[in-house]
Parts: sequence; structure tokens; C-alpha cells
Amino acid sequence: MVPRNQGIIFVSYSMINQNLKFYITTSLVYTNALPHLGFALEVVQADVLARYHQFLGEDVYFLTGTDEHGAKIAKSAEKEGKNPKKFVDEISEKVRELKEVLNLSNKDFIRTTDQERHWPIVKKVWLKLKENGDIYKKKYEGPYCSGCEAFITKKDLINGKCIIHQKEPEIIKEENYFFRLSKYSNQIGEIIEKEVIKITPQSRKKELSNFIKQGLEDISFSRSRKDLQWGIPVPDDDTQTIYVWADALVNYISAIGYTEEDEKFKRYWPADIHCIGKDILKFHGTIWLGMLLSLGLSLPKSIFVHGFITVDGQKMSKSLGNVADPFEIVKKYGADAVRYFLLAEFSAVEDGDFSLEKIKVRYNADLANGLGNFAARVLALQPQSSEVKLLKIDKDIERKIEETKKIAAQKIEEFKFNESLSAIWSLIAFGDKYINQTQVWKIADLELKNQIILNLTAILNSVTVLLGPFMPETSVKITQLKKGEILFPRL
RNA sequence: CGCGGGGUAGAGGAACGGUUACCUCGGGAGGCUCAUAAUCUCCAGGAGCGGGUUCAACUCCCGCCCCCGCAACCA
Repeated sequence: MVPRNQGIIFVSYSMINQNLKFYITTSLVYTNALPHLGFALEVVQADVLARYHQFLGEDVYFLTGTDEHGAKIAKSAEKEGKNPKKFVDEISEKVRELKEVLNLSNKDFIRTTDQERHWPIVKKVWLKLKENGDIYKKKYEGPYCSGCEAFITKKDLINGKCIIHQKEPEIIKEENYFFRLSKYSNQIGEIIEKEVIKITPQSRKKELSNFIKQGLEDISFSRSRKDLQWGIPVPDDDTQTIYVWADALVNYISAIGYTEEDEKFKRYWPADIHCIGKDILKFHGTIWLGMLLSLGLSLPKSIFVHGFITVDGQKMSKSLGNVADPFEIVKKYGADAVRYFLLAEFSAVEDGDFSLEKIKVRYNADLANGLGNFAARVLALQPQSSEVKLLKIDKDIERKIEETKKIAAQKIEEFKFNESLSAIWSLIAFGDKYINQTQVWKIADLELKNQIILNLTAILNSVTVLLGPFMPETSVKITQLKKGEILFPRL
């Protein structure tokens, strides 16, 4: 047999990063409904980055979790006749299951209902902001729907009426705590403008920058207890509940135990990458930064903003009944096929469309016919006898492999997962052509034949390693694959 | 004139101021039989509309038409 896994494949990846830390987060899933494919997209992208940096030898901390407070959740729970705690426990557990189902490498999972890890730090943050004079009481005036028993926003209105209750809202005044975001408006504007925090893609940075130029206003940080019971009480004032910003965003530091002395916090903060959706960039790019500035903490190094998934060309929505369930899709195609689809089918920063038809086409074309078939071809060519001289891989093959490695790595760092994968697939195509051109199966000269098989094996091995961050399970499987075994059966 | 993104073969996606605009699926022809009806080669078919800048524009600029985000208390 030609040795299957020879040498360090990713030699072009530096292995000197042992002391570097890499802290990567996703947004928290809001637990008012089961997780959908959109969240799967975010965690899969983050997982590729995490695994890639792991591969580089860095000390990776990959965090995800669930945001479990809010009136919406309390309401959804009530609808199902459950108490909120039980309700969010169930959904949070489902989100956790995604870790197994999608084969995620996250190290930690934080819940905003965690009274031991999360609550104390939220309170601490609150008190610190207050101490700095950045939290104050102010009367808030806004449209309030008595049907919803909550303040509503413009978006909840159609023709000036509440969508759900067909009622005109009353204007109600309420006293809430506010965060002095306006104080940091200029500073934040400059941070974004000067790219102290790198925002990918550029277009989002522009969007955010323009938004901040209009000037940031102070933002309400609490709700009255009667409107929002399911949440963390404001310290020293239990007539008020902490609103989402000062609760959910804090997860990024509560998970690593924010106190200046905490070793874990010292080690990992600031985040290297916050992975978020385009809908919440504004909050991360303004409120969160304002909080950090007030706390005197260093700022995240970068924010990566991904697009949304549509299904059959339409926005996912419960009313349309087209919410794609990641569990079901994985059940049918397997974790790696779903990961592959989400990463390869579209650019990470654009919106992408999912459909069962599309994933099937990708699966058959790229995984069964492409990767799987190539692996089978190479394996079938392995010589029977074990006497193989130590040969060296041909220069031009070596060159092609090196080039692919370089592109694949570079594209990951640019968040261009689809292009990284397409570089890997062009190496597979190169291998396929090489087999056809050499007609290796016909060659009688054993030495020449073995040389070619060695080259092919080197290609397959490289593909295997390069695939690691994207398709971890498949990557392992290929190294253990035996003649005649099928990696991805055609569907 | 609120801000921003986009309109590329039948479908879905890239790239780029300069040979012949690329890839995948689909369609057509041929080859091979190591391989999962796989794989390889070749062919057909394309830049929203109108102007401008340039030796040269799909790429830059202007106008128009159409789509889509954002326009803070929404995860």
C-alpha cells in the first residue's frame, strides 16, 4: 500500500501559534421558537473559523448560546401552557442538540437564564455603567398597545394600528432607565470609520458608519416589571427589568467570567470575531461598543456579518410555513452535506437560498460524483502488493497542492468559504483529470504506476486535510475508507 | 434628492479597466471503463436600458427602469 497519510499536509499553515488565543462568538438564539436553518448557517460558519484556527494551533474559545428572556418568550410559553422556565429549557436544549447534529466544536454554551454565570455579571455590568453615570432614569414616551400589553414599534403597526390587535395604540409615558449612548456617539463613529474594529463585509461597515453619523441617541435599558416579568431585575429597583441589550449582549463577557482578575477573562477578552446576522449589526456596532467603552474594556477585533437564508426564494416565516428545520435536513443528508451546502452554495455575506432540490443537486454533483467518487477511484487503484519503493511526489503535483492549500487558507481568512471550497474542488477535478490523462489503470510499468498512484494519494490526502474545518466527519472518514466503501451514495 | 446593495447563458453563482467573460446544474456530441449510470474531451447559449470617459468597459462615470436591505429599542 502507498501510505495514506504522509507528512504534515498543511505545511503552509504556520504551526507557531500555540500561544495565540482566538475567541469567537455567535449571536445568541432567541428561544421563542425552535432553531431554524438561519441559525445553523451562523454556527456552521463560526465553526469553520474555529476549527481552522484550532488547526493553526491556536487556543480557541468558541462560544454560542441562547437568549431566553423577554415578553415575547413569556407570551409564547403562556400560549403553550408552560411556565417560561420550562419553555426555554426545552428550546435551549434543542439548540444545544444542534451542536451534536451539526458537529460543532464550540467549547461553551451560555444561557441568559443562567443565574450563576450570567446574572451576576449582568448586574455587575449594570452597576458599573451606573457608577460611571451612564445609566439614568427618564420618561419614555411611545406607542403602547393594550392588547399586547407592551410598547410596540413602528413595524408592528399597519395604518397606525397594531397588526395583531387591529387597535390604535395609545401613547403612554413610562419611566425607564436609559443608557447614555449619545455620550459615545462620536467615539463610536470614529472607531467604525477608522476600522479599529474590522467589519466584514465593507458594505456593512459603510451602512453602520452612515447610521452613526446621524448621531446616536440614548437608549432605554429597562422596562417596567409589570410589562416585562421574564427577565433580570434591575439591581436595587425591582420595579424594573433589564431590557435585552444590557442582558443578552453581556453574554460575550459573562461566559468567560468578566471580572478583571479572572484568568479566563484576561486570557480571552477581547473577542477576535463576533459572528452575527445583518439584522443585529447595528446593536453590536453601537450599543455594545458603548457599553464596553463605558466599562473601560477593550473592543472586539472584528465583526463578521453574514446574510440570511431564504427558502425557495422566500423569507422564512411561520405564517408562510416555510421554516426550514435543520434537524430534518441533517437527518436526510447528514451533517457534513448540510455544512457543505451552507458554505459552498453562496457567499457568506450575501443572502442565500435553500431548497431541497438545491441541496440534492449539490450533494450528487459535488459530494457523490466529485469527492466521493474521486476517493473511490484513488482507493481502487491502490496496488495489491505491499512492496512500494519510497518515491517522491512529482513536482507539478506538489505545486498544484501547495497552491490549493494557500488559496484555501487565505479564503477562509477572508470569510470566503465558498471560494475556499471551490479551490479544494478544483484540486479534486485536477485529480480526476490526472487519472484520465495518465490512464493509470492501463499502465504495466509498476514503478511508473506506483508513482502516479502516489501522486493521486497525495492529492486525496491534501483534500482530506483541507476539508477538515468544513467537513470534519468526512475528513476522518476518508482516512479510514476501504476499497469498495462508498463515502456519499448518490441520492 | 435619507443611507446602502444588486440586475451576468435555461437555472443558480463568480471574477475582472485589456487575449477567447469563468464555475456548477441542465441540453447536445464523442471518449474511457480505475470509479458511486460515475469520470474526461468538445459544442450550443450570456452582460436591464440609454448616454459618457478611454487606445480599450461587463468592469469607471451620468441618467432611467426594476429588485432587495437599512431608516434604532426587532435576536
